[in-house]
Amino acid sequence: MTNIKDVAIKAGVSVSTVSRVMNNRGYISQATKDKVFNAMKDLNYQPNEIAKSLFKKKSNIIGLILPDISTPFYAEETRYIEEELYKLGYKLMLCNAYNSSSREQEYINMLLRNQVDGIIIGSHTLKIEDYLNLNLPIVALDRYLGDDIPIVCSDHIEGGKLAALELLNCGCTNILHFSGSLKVPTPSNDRHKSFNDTLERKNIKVNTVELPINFFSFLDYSSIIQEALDNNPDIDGIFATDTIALATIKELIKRNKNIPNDVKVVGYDGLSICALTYPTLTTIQQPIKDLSKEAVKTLINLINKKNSYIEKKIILPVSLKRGNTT
Amino acid sequence: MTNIKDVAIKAGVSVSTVSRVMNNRGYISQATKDKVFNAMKDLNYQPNEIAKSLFKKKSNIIGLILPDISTPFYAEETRYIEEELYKLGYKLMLCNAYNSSSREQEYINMLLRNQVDGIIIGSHTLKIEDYLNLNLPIVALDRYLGDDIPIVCSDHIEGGKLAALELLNCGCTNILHFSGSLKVPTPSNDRHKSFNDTLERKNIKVNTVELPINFFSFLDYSSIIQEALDNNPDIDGIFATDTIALATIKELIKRNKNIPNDVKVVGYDGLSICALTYPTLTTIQQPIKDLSKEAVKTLINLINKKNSYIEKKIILPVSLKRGNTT
DNA sequence: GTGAAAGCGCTAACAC
DNA sequence: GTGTTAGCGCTTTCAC
Repeated sequence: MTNIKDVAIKAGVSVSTVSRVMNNRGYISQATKDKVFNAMKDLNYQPNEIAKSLFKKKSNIIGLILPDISTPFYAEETRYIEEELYKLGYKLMLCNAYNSSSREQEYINMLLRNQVDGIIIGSHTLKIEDYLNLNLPIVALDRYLGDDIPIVCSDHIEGGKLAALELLNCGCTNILHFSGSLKVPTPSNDRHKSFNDTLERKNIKVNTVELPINFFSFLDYSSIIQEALDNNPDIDGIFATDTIALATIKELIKRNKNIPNDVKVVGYDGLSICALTYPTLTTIQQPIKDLSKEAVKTLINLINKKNSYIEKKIILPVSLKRGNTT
Repeated sequence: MTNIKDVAIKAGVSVSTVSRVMNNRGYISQATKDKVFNAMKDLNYQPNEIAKSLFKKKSNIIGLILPDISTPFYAEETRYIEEELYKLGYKLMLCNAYNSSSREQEYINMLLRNQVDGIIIGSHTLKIEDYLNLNLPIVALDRYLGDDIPIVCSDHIEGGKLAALELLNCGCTNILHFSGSLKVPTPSNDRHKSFNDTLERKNIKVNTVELPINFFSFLDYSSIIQEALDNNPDIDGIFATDTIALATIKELIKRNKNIPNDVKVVGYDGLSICALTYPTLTTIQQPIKDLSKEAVKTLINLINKKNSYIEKKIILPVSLKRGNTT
């Protein structure tokens, strides 16, 4: 690779002059500017960001740690995160931690060694102190990583309520609720509680089926859903995240249930793949793009320490997107 | 951040000794080893990979350029690529080029500036020469980037044939085929040709609808599918990539068509989200994990120039996964 | 306006 | 076995 010295020689100036021209610093005559730009073009010069990072102690790289990028929700989120980072001149280093704490710790160490300027985490397998001790700008996606780490999430409480009200309005009286693992403290627990509370206040029975912690492979869905439906043959309403909801609908149709006549289903997420499935899922739409944008914005503010005050809890509104399953 | 010098001082040795201990090079007494390891632990030292990269002229970073990570196929592929890279000690820098040539060129320049060791490309908006002139190890995912750039793809010819035979065996006589844009030369064109040829040899009529180049948003699907179905009211068989196939099934059901009785549908890809949809799609399964593994393996071989001979065309087998749409 | 030189944190000769 | 030193490709003081 050609370096700054090659450009300097070609242009007949010193390396510091080339650096100045590149970074548009100080006063340089138009004549030398032209010489330098021509040399750069002739040599097809690309400045070495590694050397720059070493000196500047800033890599402009952001680490993203997720449980599994291939899950539709994380895939969409990653898309928007990358897009926002790109606009701001940052690069994305992607890490799939698969909810393994050793894997997550290894990734964090790797990111530290690579001098990333900050990390966006949508995983939570370590202890709160471990995150704090990193001494690096961090933003959490829908996870509580301690009071000092900003969190970006949707309004789960409102979401749970909206879902409950939709099923109530449809006249459901025997409801099955697939909740995430309640062992890990995440904002979605608020959604589960809000959903159940809203229904119980109306004296509606809710059967909550708690899903295991590591539950990303769609192939694992079937047996758990089957068991839940076997145990609750008379349910007439279901609430679950979109992918679980879709898999449940599939199973219900196989069981000759008519949707929405026999059973109403409400999802949570608003995944774009819902545009491909029939019947169209009624779902609580998370603002995935805005969540991603806010996460990036908050992290970059943290890095720049631009705003003395950084919002620690960013909750974005959800909305009911009515389809044909209610 | 604490650096190698801090560790050296703390351990009472020179920086080169610390470096030797870290990299396990040369003979070092157990006593100094212990001193150094203790110092590293006490200071919670993480070696600076940026400095190492600068010296070694190797970043251990691989760039991945895709049209859109949020598309299920690319999301799955990315997952496996990251997994393989991680096992080999490489890191992944993710780029979404959105089929924009300016965007793709900017990403390539960015990756060059960041001294990536190689690039995996699943996009193709530049000229063949542009890729060759990069003078950097490159592997193409399902794109022809010139004779000298290895390509990894599934056996499209066999896939197209398998799909055609499946529809034939089901007795379809009026077939609608959604093909990707034929303006860009990609291996999937072979699939389209193979599909059509197989049917035409049996004197079966195929109506091919060519999709636009930039066609990733599921929201764009509907109007094109509607138009195709309006123009071909009597079709009894459909072939398309999984996502298009799913969206078409949705539209057919809306039109009160029974699947598979009235219309048979065969997909191409074998996406994991197919486990969530009903009826279960009959599809040609691409070996997504193996494709990803092969792409990584080939790229790393290219980087290490380990094998004097590097396979330039890696074609992996596909298989028919029969569901309930045929 | 431009150049010389130090230094970012590491590795690898080359000493001894 | 371990230390000294040059240098990877940049940026930035400090000269002039």
